[in-house]
Amino acid sequence: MPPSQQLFKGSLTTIVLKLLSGGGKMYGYEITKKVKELTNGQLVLTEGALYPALHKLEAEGLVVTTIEQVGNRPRKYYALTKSGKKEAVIKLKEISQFISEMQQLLGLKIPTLTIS
Amino acid sequence: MPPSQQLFKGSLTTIVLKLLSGGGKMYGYEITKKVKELTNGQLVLTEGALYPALHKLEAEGLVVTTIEQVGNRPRKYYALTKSGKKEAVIKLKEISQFISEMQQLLGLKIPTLTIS
DNA sequence: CATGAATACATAAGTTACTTAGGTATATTT
DNA sequence: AAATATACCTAAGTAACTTATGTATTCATG
Repeated sequence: MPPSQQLFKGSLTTIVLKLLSGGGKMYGYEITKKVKELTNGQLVLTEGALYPALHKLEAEGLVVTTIEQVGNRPRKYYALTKSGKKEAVIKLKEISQFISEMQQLLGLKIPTLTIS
Repeated sequence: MPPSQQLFKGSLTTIVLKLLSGGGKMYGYEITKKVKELTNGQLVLTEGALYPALHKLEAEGLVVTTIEQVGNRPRKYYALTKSGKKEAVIKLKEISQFISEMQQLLGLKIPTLTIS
């Protein structure tokens, strides 16, 4: 496991919700490819992690699935439900704030200019 | 559990190493207070998570401890070893890069200007 | 045309980093 | 005197992963 993968914990669901909040439906394998592409191969979302996560999102009612046959092979598309869209917004806000806190804590952020 | 705590996974060790890389020694309880202070109470590092993490860092040789008696109560100070200092730099680089990737992936970041 | 790589789904066992829930004792505040 | 803060600790449970494996179809390559 590359070390950066360790930091992934907790953010996989948010990534999926974000990608689906583009409006279009996506299928699992496509999501793994998209993440790899968007991060220039630096973040790899394994299928063993993704599929259970997608199933959990479905069980929670945040996504719905539709199966399409492509050639002879089934493709399972995922799309956000109404509550999935809401959750996507919430999760994005949360991770955004968390990142901000981490940057502050770790001194990775230029402090805001304040007049005192 | 506040939801933002969920995103903590994997970054606790990095936070500890960063705080200790200021040069001075710190004790466990002090670290929890410092994190709370630096994030305005938004990130709470529980003792149940911290102490085992500190013990692990010690077992790995990244920190050494010295015990001081304050009044009648023992205080266990942690300080980075040489390899601890190296690891701190590595971990900080990793998390910094990870944050960057996440921002890119989640569209939280203004893309770098490129001439094409 | 066969062999391997890519596409596309899935699950199951194991690991790890946490959370939750305690426990002990001293020091300070009200 | 009682409550809160300081200061350490551990143990059981959980959730989110990793690793490994399985199945089947489609595409590319020599």
